[in-house]
Amino acid sequence: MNIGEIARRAGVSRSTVSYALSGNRPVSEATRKRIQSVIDELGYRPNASARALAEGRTRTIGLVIPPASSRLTHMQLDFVGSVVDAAAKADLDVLLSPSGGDHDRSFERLVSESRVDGVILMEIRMEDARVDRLREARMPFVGIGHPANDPGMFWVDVDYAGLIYHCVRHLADLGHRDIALLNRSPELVAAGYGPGHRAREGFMRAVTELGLQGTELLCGDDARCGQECIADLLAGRPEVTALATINEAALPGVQRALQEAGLVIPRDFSLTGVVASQWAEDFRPPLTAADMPSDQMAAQAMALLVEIIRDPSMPAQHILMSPPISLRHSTGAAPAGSHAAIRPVGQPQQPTGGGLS
Amino acid sequence: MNIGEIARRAGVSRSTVSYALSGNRPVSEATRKRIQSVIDELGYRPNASARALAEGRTRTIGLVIPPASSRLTHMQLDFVGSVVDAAAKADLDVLLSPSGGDHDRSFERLVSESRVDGVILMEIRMEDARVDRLREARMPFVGIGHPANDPGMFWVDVDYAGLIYHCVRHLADLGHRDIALLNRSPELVAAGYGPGHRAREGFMRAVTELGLQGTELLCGDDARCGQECIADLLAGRPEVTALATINEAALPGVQRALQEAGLVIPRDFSLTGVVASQWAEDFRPPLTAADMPSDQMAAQAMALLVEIIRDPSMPAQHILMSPPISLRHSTGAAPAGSHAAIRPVGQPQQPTGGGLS
DNA sequence: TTGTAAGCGTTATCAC
DNA sequence: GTGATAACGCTTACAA
Repeated sequence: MNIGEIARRAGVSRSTVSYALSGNRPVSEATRKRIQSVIDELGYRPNASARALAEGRTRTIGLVIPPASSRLTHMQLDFVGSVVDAAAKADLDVLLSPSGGDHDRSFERLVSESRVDGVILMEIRMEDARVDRLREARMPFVGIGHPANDPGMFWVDVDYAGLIYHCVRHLADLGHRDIALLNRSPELVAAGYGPGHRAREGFMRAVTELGLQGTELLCGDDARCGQECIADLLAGRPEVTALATINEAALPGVQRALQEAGLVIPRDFSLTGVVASQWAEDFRPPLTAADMPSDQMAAQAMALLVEIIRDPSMPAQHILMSPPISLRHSTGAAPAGSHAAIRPVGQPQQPTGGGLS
Repeated sequence: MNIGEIARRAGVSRSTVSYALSGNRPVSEATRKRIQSVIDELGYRPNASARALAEGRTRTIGLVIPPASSRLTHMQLDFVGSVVDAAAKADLDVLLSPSGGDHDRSFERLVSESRVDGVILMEIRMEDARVDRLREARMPFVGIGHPANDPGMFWVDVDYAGLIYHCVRHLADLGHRDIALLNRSPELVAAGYGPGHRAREGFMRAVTELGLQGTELLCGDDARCGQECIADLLAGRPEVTALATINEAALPGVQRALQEAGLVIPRDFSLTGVVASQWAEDFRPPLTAADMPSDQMAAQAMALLVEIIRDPSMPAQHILMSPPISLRHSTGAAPAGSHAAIRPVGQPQQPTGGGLS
């Protein structure tokens, strides 16, 4: 069933049906009603491909996600959900493209077959070939994250550097002098993963400015790695009394390692960082942390993208978000001495009641 | 740039370019080469909308996911990733549609604007209006999960009933006589959520057949609820020595509650169920569980969908998967006596969900 | 082996 | 206020 069928049944021309639907030119109330009733009766909806072809736009946006092989973190998944919701609100559809490698067929279809009106590009690297590709294809896009230096690009990002800086500062205010940063994996950071680099940058700045002792841990994105990392840290640098992290997937492991060492949060050890709010709330005790504002980021990115699509000549905009650090219960005053002294030896299964609640 | 431009530059007709690209009729090697070089030079790709309009298919499939508001579980997210990967392998794109309510604009676009060639429908309810809508629209689709009774529908599902049955049986073999099922939330089960009902069914069957004492817990999908549920259970029914679950999101809370009660897994308490393998591996100790085969389910669903699209008259197929239960370290022989004796005195509370007998 | 031309279902520009 | 009709860019009979 097509627009011609509707036109015939309503006794009008195809263009009138089209106009009645789009409202792009006045149609008498009588015929509009008649057309509408035929449409309702037959359940007609215009064919999206034909419309896209004629209009020159698809009412669809592309969302480029990391490939599923590299398992997505909660933060990323929250974001995908938020984008889909934001798009739905704007009556836009979302085409998903997994892409990380460079010669990616799905990504190529997206940029060069006019399947979408614009793209949201997740997980931007400091140097990112996909950015060049999108620009070359004149495809409107907004990055989530930003490259090392690209003032002409639209992006939305979280101010990891500033946030981690503030986290460390908060810890220092509580008296901690020896602080660690639990970063993402060595591979990711080596590949130019922005948040990793910027967290490091904020950490180093804080450590330098405040005259602290700083240790950076590069840690894989899962509980096992987190546990190993922290076990190693406690063994090698028992003076450390606090940790800031951007590696939420490692958090369960962090918790276990601290617990097995008999350390109670926040009495013996403080923990903070940047994580999805769900993780912060689910942690035991709830985590003092900057909650990733996925919803807002998605909404902002979507709004930006819609603007660029409407006017591709717009000057670039960058949105650097600094969500407030929610004070929960995982940070506290530094213990009097290093806990190397007070740490019980060889008693791994002590139940921890879990701080202040 | 379009196919006409390529044709002109290569000195051939538009159809020849089309045929050279599709291979739908022989083209002399010489002209093929010439055309290809022009295409490479200009980076031409055919317009997807035009092609879809002419061919009558979009080379895109729809994936209907639960709305982001109801936060997706890891199992679901794994599955989304797997579907996208499976689709990419078949050179298909994936259009995402969040849908749970009934009058959903995004879902309506999917089914009635010919945006996609077929649909994968997640989280089927025992009675599901979307199934009727898809069928009415003659849209090929495969369900993940299956309604109460619908032999004509294509679906792929996990045999929750059988799997939970085997889990309980395994626990019984280890000597456990008083076993609980940690189900999903009361709301979800009340809404006719299939896995919840079928897990219950398998649980009841095992309990009845084996003459066990069974307790069902309906528990929200997060750590906090898990913790409360288990705390209540231990307080109200201290005889329970083992638990089977399909609620992976509650797992961290389960762990904490057991720990706070001073119970060691698997010495004092055994744990098993159906979860994403990632959770099973990340658990402490690693969980003996049936690992959700997301990749295989996605691949199977995609294969099925491709078949239906090719031949809509195909007789329905149902794939009920029974992944093996991976023996890890969370189940062990039942403790000699009830651990009621060694449990620290807690506040007396009723277990949520109530007993079965 | 190649070219011509008729669709595919819309939108939008003309007329009237 | 409404109706023809020409795009939009492609595929695919039908001819040659």
